[in-house]
Amino acid sequence: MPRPLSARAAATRQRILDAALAEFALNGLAGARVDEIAARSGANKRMLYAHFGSKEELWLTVLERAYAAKRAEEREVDVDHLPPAEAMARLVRFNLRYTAAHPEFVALLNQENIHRAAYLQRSAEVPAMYSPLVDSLRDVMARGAESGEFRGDVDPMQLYVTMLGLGHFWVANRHTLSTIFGQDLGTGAALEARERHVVEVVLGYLRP
Amino acid sequence: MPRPLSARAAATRQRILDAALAEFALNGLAGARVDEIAARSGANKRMLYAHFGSKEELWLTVLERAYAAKRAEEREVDVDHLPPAEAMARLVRFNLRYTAAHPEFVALLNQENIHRAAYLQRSAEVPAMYSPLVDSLRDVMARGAESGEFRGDVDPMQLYVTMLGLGHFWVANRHTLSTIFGQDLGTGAALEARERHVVEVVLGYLRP
Amino acid sequence: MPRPLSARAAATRQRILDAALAEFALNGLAGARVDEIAARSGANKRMLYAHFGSKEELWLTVLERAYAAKRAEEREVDVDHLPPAEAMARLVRFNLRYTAAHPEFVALLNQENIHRAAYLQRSAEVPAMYSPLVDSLRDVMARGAESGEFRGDVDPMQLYVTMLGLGHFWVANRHTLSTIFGQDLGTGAALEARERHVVEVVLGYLRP
Amino acid sequence: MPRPLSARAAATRQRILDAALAEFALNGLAGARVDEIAARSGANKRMLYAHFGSKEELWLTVLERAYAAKRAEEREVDVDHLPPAEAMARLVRFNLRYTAAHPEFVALLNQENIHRAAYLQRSAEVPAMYSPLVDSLRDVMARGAESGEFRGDVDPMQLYVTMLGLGHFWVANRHTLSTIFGQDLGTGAALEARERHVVEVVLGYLRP
DNA sequence: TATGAATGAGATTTCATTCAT
DNA sequence: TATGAATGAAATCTCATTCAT
Repeated sequence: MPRPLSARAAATRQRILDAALAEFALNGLAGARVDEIAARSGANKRMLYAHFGSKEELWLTVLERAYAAKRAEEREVDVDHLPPAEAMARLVRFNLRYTAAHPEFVALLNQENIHRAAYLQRSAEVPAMYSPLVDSLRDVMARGAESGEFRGDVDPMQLYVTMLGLGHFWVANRHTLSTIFGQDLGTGAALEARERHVVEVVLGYLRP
Repeated sequence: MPRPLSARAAATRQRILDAALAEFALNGLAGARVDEIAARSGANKRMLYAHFGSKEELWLTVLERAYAAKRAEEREVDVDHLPPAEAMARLVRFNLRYTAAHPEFVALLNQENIHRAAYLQRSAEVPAMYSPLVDSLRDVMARGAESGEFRGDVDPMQLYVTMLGLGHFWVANRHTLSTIFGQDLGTGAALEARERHVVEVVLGYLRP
Repeated sequence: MPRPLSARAAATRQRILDAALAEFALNGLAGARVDEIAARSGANKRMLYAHFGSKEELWLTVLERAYAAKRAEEREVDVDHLPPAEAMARLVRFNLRYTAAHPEFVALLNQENIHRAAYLQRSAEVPAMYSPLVDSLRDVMARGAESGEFRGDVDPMQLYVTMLGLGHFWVANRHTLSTIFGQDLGTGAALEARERHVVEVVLGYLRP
Repeated sequence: MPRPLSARAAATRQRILDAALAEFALNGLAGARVDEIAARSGANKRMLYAHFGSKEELWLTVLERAYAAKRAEEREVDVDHLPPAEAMARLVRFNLRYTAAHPEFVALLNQENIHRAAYLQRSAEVPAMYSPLVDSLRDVMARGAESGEFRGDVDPMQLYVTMLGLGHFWVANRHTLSTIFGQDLGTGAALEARERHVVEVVLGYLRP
């Protein structure tokens, strides 16, 4: 446990992390420039190295923070009191919206997968940071199956991946898809259309 | 129209492209090393620049070829004679298997999206390279709707993106997912399980 | 307005400029080697790029400084109090001596003209850096014409170019001229002979 | 003495030389590209090397030809039958016009002087290729001195250099001078104005 | 003689990292 | 803690020249 930082140092650290998130999301790990991060953060390179040691450590820290931020928001999603279908719709919608609102998280994940999760595997935090969504999902599905509203043969992990994928792919590949289809998928209307579709897919699939 | 290359030049060009595909998929555009590509290809840097002009042009060419290769395989998929449900299952399976068999294509796409499709937009070829899968999908859905086997309110483009996403996300993020879930998603068994799931999702959703 | 450099940075910058002037004068823009400039300057290549951005920007800066240096010396030439003929002789002599003492300036000019003044045209400084010699020349000629010592039909700009050319050509082409004529024009005696001649040419011409 | 070339080979050689002259004049020795010369000439690089051995040998050949071409035109200038002043004016005009009409010759000279005449010194031909203008000049001056039209104290070599310089500097530096003075010295009118001036300077100086 | 492809040495430029203050 | 300057390794790219046909 490092000794607590002064408020000033903590602020510097935070600014560097914010700048790094933006730069990494924009250009990837290899493409990101340490100079640019330092400049954007208003700090300087020496500080960056004092706080994080290397570009790669900084990357890992940024990645951990991105996961933690998502987990924190997931924790706010409360569906226990809702009927199963509505609960499931809410989970699906949350995921799509979060993904659409945080394309930088998507970009980080894609980059990290290019590196075969090499940095994530070194993380002490992330693997322990179980996604609350998985529990919610499992619970909703159990309630739905019990009430007869949902089919009973669903693997929660597969459905979780599906739920993520339906939003993630659309967000992650919105630029190439926009180019191929010749229409802008970055608009609010496009997001709403996608939202309706993914909710229908999941609920349609879950019908018994 | 460039003049035709000699057999020797074409072979060199091909070797460079193959090496570049591997290196780009492994390390991304910024992370890829021109030296490494030249060494792998058995050619030398000078030839790489003679044929492609710059690392970025080479990237674009590799990307175009990857799209072309996928489109070529898609053209082989023949589902016209099959009943709609079976035809749809085959399309979904093809897509997952192709994606799983070509993680380098997934990696290229992810990288290209980091660059906001900047290179793809400069491509004269790719946007014109319409995916045969879209036509097949549209046709199968029409047949299914007519026969009453499928629901009739489906946007083919959304379903196409969904179909891609169900496989792509799983392949693209298999490293982070494996790390998070603590199980190896790269095995044949894992692929088969995913295959069963995605077919069920799509066919389940399409029930009227 | 760039912020002021530290004394250390300014010294490094100066050493690079000095080394660059020598290297550019010796080998031209294309022929100059960035490695050589860095080595001569005692700095390293990285600093060269930090200060100047590119070889071409460095060239432009060197060129601007060379013009500025000449203009600065010109400002020291004071002929207002001298009788016209003597004043004119002094201007002509100054110009020849400066040119002979600064063959590197001549070399830069020749190079820049090969590039059709492409860099000079991008300079904000140089075109605004009016030559004090032109004013001196104009003034002396007016005084001479008034007193009847000089003819009155002379275009000052043409005479200025003539004055420059009489020295510049001799210095710029001293190597080919030496080779053709089989005698060394680089000696002090040769310079003195040339000096007598050019003064005679200009004063001879100016007789009414 | 190399054996005579076939007509076809001689034509190829000629095309290469023409292309090289243009490229060298445009970009200097270091800046010229062998590829470009080969492409411009319609030949290919192998031919260039077969004929000339190296870029530097090609440079020397181009330089020798440029000198030879000037000497050939000088030989056509016939002033023996003209009165001295008119003869001198014609020599001066010829020189300015030739220089203005052949800026590529000026560019070659400047480049060669950057190399301290290193290539010219290796030439067997050029130093032996005495300029006919020098003889004409000497003769005209002698006639003028004898008749009392010209002063008698003029060093012909100095005057020769002066005559060359009055035109050469103006042509060689027309780009920087145009930039500095903010007017285009490349026009026909500018050339005529310069012509009047240089004739006046020389004849004015030569008055007894 | 002619040609397209290939090459190796070396050029310019970039970048993560460390030093000196 | 903070900062501007400096560095060396390595990246991309270029070019005169030679090879293979």
